[in-house]
Amino acid sequence: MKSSKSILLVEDDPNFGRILKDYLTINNYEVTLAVNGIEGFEKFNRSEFDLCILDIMMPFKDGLTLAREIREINENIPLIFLTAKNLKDDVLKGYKIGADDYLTKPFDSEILLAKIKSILNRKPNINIEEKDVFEFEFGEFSFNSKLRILNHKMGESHKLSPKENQLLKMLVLNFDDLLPRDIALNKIWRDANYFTSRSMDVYIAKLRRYLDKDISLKIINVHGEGFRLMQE
Amino acid sequence: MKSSKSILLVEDDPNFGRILKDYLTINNYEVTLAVNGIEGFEKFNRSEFDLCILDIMMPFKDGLTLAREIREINENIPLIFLTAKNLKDDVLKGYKIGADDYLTKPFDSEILLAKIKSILNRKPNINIEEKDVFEFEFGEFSFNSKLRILNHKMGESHKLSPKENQLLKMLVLNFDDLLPRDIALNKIWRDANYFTSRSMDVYIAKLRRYLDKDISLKIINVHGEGFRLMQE
DNA sequence: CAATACATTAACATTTCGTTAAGAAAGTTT
DNA sequence: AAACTTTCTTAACGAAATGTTAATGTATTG
Repeated sequence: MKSSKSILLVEDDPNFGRILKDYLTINNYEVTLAVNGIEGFEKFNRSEFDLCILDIMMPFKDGLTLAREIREINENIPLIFLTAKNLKDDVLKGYKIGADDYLTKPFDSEILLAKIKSILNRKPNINIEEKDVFEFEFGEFSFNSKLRILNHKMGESHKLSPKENQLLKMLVLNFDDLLPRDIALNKIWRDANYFTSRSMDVYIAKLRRYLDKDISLKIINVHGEGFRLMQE
Repeated sequence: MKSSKSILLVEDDPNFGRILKDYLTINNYEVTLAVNGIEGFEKFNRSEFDLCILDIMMPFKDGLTLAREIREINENIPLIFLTAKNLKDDVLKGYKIGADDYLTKPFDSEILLAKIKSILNRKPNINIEEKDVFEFEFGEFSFNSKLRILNHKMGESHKLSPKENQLLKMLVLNFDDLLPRDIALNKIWRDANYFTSRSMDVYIAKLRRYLDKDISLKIINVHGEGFRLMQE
């Protein structure tokens, strides 16, 4: 069977982990088991997975922290959380990070299987494109979004914060075109509301100050819609 | 926030339905409530929704049956099921139909909200069809309705407000033909009455002033019918 | 000419944006 | 772990953009 999907399972209880791994393996998934967040992150980086199942309560590095790190690297990979109790706070935090689902232990393994199928079926993972593009040139700038460096030719280079970086990248990818507010907010802030919107404005202001050095570049607001990075 | 998403909520308990609808409305969703599967299916067909929340246990037509019918028409729209008890069988059936999630009543409304956000954020609903036309040329103008810019060749460009923009777009799409008042009002102002009609007149006046720069263009009134953008 | 529909201007209310600054949170260094 | 740095969020407030309504005048119709 070719298309067996690979799952990263991070679970500190060795007994339970083992059982769950076996169960998923029998059901034709390729499962990599890690026993804590640190090991989980290492294994995540060593190969490609289609889905991650993360226990939240773990020693050394908990599931939510691990999820944040994974999200920084891959913003699309589906995440399923396991919570020992129905801790509302954990659940909400999980969704904020971009969880696709969560399960309360003890849970029914058939239901987990159904969830996994449901999640993997709906994602054609259209992720092939933008993954590798991280060097840009525009106006008098060169911009490396992987190193988060904005370079002004014949000027200094600037280190960008993660949010500055993501926002600039989205603007550049839509150069001369509209970057809708909601889309940027949902991608970068993972939520679109009054406060994240205000926050985005602050970051637009910061980017404008950087881009000031090239007077031909402008970030234009389209009232009620979004922003547009343009030249002239 | 501008682009509020629309939700179809099908729930037979009128009390609970009302409360849930209000809660979602407060949180900036446009909610249509149906009290059973039959009504739900009718309403589903009458307009476009971004997401459906279906109670499973309902008289006349249960949520699972309704879900199957919805899936036949739209295989992408996210579905969330509400189950009175944690009926494993229902949950599994739900996932088989292509549910995105399910919730066991009673549930925490904040968690429902988090789920909704998570589901709506992760895919901009791959509506590949109907690629919107947003660039137009007429007279001495070029007009981009996405960036809301009206450009006079060898003149300045003008930023248009959303209403100016929508109205001009409708006129241009009916170039040289009648744009009936009611149609424009219902589409742009979502209501046709004395006041919206006055408001539309104000906007017609604004557009006339912009189009003044090309003397060959005219917006003429067809008394009692509507307006017509024409040349000569 | 009376009734209705349209045009224009201006005042007002509301929403959205730009910016500064304070301080909370996270990450580093010592 | 204390001190420092960077990043991010939140508040506040003025400015700008947008939309509605009123008032008043003009055009069209029968």
